[in-house]
Amino acid sequence: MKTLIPSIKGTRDFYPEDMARRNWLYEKIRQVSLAYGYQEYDGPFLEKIDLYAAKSGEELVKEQAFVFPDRGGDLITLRPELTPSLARMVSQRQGRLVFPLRWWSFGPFWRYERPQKGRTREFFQWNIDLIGPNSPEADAELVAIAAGFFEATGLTPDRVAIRVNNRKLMETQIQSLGIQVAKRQDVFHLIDRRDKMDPQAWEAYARERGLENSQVRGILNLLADSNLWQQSAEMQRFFAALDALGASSYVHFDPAVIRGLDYYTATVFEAYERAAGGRAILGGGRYDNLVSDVGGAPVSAVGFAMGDVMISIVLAELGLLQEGIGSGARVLVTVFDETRLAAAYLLASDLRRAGVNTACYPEAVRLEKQLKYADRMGMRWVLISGPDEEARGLVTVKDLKEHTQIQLGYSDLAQVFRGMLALERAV
RNA sequence: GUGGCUGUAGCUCAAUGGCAGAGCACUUGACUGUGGAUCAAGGGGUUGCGGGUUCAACCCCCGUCAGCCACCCCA
Repeated sequence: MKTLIPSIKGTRDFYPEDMARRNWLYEKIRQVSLAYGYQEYDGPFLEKIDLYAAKSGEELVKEQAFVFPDRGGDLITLRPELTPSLARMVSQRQGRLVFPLRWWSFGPFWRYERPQKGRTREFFQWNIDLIGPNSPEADAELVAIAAGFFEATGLTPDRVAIRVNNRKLMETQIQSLGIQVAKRQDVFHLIDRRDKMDPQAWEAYARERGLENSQVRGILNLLADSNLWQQSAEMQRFFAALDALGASSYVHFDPAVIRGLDYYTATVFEAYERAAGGRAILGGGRYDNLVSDVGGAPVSAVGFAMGDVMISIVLAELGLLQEGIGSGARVLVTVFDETRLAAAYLLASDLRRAGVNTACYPEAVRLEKQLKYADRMGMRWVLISGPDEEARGLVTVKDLKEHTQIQLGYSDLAQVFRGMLALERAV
């Protein structure tokens, strides 16, 4: 006990209260995903490194993936993202699957990064994708799902927002400024960095990239134009669909949203906390080369990913994350003394068989201690049976919340508890 | 990978280079069959680890480890 082996850097221990929060988050994600008709799936947690080399950015695989050789010498990767596995799964059954696919997943991922606020090395991520159709309406559906999730967790539009842009729109605009196609990635990168640098440094950086003053000014004008979306028929359809889906209050057009990832091809979006310095909560967009990158026929897809760490921080700061989860049971059977241990276990067992989650104190210690235990574990009812109760065939039922206690006949207990638990759930 | 801050009781934190403390929690009792409240007593520490300076180090210096935060990056 003297030398504790520390946990791996960037991992988290999930104590029961943490696990309760994680499950709560999972449940919200699940409800929203199912509401839109999405099916849950998952891929392996381990993949060959080649799967990522085919598609992901270099940084992700070379710098940030956990990679190790297996006993046969193959390089194995703890999955840093799900999309390549998804691409393979779709590709393998491309002829058999019924499109459009609506798939979602929530599972662990690993990235070898320096931990900081909102970032760990082991985290959970919600992935959700609509695969097959290539339409602005499909894009709107994914954004509406993100908005629906926020709504379900109590995050109102004044706290979080989703900004949307379209890379094709931006490409057209950039071209009309007389910037060659070859510099497109540079310009995207430039736009992405706009609010991370001070204006002068940004302009100097732009000129280093070979942009003329007029072009830099042109880009700045684009970024200031909140009506730019009206020049894109796709974006007009997108916002019309979003309106129909009832998600508009969370969403606005923002020409500065580009997303770092190279594989996005059209719509891109990200959700962020409105508070000062609010970081990105989720991000996604349309990517058209999903399956062809792993060797299948081209399929278009739109989707997003949300890590559990940042959203949990945001929810916790606003007091929206479920707190104070106690024992799984609401009922504790106390043990009056050594001679009544078996009787207590029998009582608890009978209640369980009747469908009431029940814990029994496992040793005959002072009643005071058992009551305190129930209280601290968040159990509401305590059953006591000593000589007095036994003589009359009754059991004392103490309600720790209401500070009341009554005596019931042994055979009535199960039914009464089912009623009380149902009543409690209804409240 | 770069930089900053912090490591003291189970927890949150004090302590001019001079006896290592408080609150909460825990144990026991006031109260031999009843939780949260009150009171009293008690148990608890290699001050992250290793070295150095000093008569004397939680305090100063060097190293190291860990945590947090920012940069980088963001699938």
